[in-house]
Amino acid sequence: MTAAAAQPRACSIARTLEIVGEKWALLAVREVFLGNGRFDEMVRRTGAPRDTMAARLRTLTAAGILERHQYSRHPDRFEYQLTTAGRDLYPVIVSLRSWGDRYLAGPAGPPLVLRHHDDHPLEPQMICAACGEPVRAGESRPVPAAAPAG
Amino acid sequence: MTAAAAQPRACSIARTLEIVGEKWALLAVREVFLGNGRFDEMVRRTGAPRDTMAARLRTLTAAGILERHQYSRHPDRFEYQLTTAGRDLYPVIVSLRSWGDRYLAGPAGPPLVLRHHDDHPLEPQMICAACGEPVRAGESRPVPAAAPAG
DNA sequence: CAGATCGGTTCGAAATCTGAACTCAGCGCA
DNA sequence: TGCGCTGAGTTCAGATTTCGAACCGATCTG
Repeated sequence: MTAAAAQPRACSIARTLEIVGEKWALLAVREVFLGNGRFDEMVRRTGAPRDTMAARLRTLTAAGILERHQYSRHPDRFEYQLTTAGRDLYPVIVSLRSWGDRYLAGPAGPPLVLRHHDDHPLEPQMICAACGEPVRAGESRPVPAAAPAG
Repeated sequence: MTAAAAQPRACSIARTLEIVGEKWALLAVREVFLGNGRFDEMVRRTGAPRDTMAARLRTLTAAGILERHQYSRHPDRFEYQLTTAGRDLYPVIVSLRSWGDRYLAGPAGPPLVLRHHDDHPLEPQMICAACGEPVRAGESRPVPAAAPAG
């Protein structure tokens, strides 16, 4: 054995991506944020295959990001809602949108603008709540949290 | 035609996810943020198939997120670096990590902590630069940017 | 020369994704 | 009574991707 086998990092990013690291998963979450929790609507608005959407909704529900609520009995109808964990994905969605607005919007500008408090366009910025400064790449250093017991 | 065909939204999130909406793509970007721009190292640290990593690095480079630099001639060796667009993905990475730290960390806590300015643990928070308030789900309303000319 | 490093490519098998069709239940309506 | 519609999926065959492992070519290292 040549010691070359530094296995993949234990990493919160990797873990998170196991759940939402797939286009349709995050687009499903986007739809729920936009107020569409119905299966058919989500399929239409995202363009995902129904099959895939159904599978994603299952994993998102299992992961505790969405909840399935019955809003009609008899014709049994369901609607997906965000859990607290799901709502906490908002920064992910917002930062993805923000990046796309900046780098992928055509000459026409971003297709959608978020109005914050019905007052002004949202200008998302990430800061460090501890010191108040904007978070910039290169100003944080990764530190292993705890010495592995092995 | 039954008017039921509201096609998928034109959406910055969707566009962004076309590029980085895949586990290995974002893990590759994570590695570069952590200072590893070498192919082999990225493969080892992420666990991605070499094949897939090579493909992702190509798309990320084509998308202008990474740049491929030759750091050694003769044994031709390359290294990937972040472009400005790539560095601007930092909030995405940080918010994914933050979410995972909160919801997927075991009893041992998050496996990695980011020290901000070598001084305190990073506490990422998203605010609206326009009004200074924290960005919360439900406080922004989507508004179509411009009336489609069609 | 034998290995190791580095940055990939190539391969076949396995998993996944896709689109289209199908299901089941009730509702509107003529 | 039958016809089509909506909603929420499921089922299926076929295309695409992914995976894992092996291979390649170049170059230093002993």
